[in-house]
Amino acid sequence: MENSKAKPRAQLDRSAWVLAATDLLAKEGVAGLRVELLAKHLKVTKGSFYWHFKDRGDLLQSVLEVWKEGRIRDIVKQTRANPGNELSQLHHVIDVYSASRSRKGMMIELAVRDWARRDETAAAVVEEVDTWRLKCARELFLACGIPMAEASSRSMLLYAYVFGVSLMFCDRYADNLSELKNDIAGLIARSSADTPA
Amino acid sequence: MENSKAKPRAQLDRSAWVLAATDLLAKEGVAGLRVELLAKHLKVTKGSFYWHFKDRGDLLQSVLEVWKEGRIRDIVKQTRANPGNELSQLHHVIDVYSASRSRKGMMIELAVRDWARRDETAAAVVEEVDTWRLKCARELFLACGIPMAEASSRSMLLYAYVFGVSLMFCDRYADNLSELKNDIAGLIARSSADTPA
DNA sequence: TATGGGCCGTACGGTAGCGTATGGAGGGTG
DNA sequence: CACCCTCCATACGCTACCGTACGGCCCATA
Repeated sequence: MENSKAKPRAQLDRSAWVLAATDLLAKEGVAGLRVELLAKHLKVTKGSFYWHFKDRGDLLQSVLEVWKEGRIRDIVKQTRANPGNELSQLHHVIDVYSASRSRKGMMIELAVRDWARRDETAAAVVEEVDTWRLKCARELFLACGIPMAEASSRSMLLYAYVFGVSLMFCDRYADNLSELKNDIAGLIARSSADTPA
Repeated sequence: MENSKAKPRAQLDRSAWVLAATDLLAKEGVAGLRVELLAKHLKVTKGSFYWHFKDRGDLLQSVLEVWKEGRIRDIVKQTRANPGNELSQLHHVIDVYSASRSRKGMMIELAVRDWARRDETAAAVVEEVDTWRLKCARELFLACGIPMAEASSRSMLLYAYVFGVSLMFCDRYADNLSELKNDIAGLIARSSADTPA
């Protein structure tokens, strides 16, 4: 009988807090992810926060957990290829993870990785996510006929490039940025048997 | 008579503060670079700090400036090659900038880059340093006979890889890490005319 | 010895953030 | 209506940090 509309008194739950916290994390980094500031963003006071969370660490842990699940789900989705399409799927992955495509997602990524440099819990999460990503990418390379060792090398190069390029300000150097990125994608994904053009 | 040794009362100057600040920056990031904490590391109080610096921003700006000068000096040194040695010099650059070689230097690098994501002053410094680096690397590629566009792409790939790999925890994945890094260096530096083996 | 300046310690006010305690509004249930 | 449970506001103490005011020590020099 309860009205099927959204409750007028939209109460906050854990996931709403985690969502907003992830946003703030992207903007300010872990150090800037403060309880009272976050509460102000959500138009409530921290009295609400400490109802849903034990303390700040509790929130941070939830943020990590949610991020991890999302990233793992995303990578298996992005690397699912029909047989024969593996190479174009690789280019798709490089393109999708290129910074300009999903700026917010990359900001979160970088914030988490910086966080992980000083926090073991975050480091473990990043490691787990990377393991999945490297595995998925490697299998695409293998499906392209590239031998195991080179598939591993290229997978590592792929992700290192993607993260690295997002902390350079490459949009200020080249005018033909998309062309340059295409060339780089070719360097990463192209089989050594291919000819450049 | 007392001395002729180093002054027992070693007074601090700006450069000593900047040096210690850079250390702390590497460990804790900009957000963790606090004057009172820094003073404690130097076994003095902040009374000393505010004699040498106007405020915290003054210190941060000096840290950036010193870092910039050092990085620019370093890159021109590392990329100076005798004619004919350009390819091995490229491998040298990749090797030197690989994270494991100078861990502390890379920690500073990453801290500054994370800082630059939220601070325009730091961003300008990073951009200037990157411009030098890309220029120097590009010239090495050009000297190897690689055409301009590809030299630019490979330079960008080189630095993106170097920074990116340092924020992955790759030492936890591969047992033969040095071999994998060698392979990647080959992918970056190898002319497309070369054959893998 | 007296004096002045370079360098640092101490003490203070002010802000921001964490976590706790407690009260209160509002809806569901007997 | 009385009661309770959920969710949030308010108020508080505590700590860390910033920047300033001021006083004192040490050393050079006249």
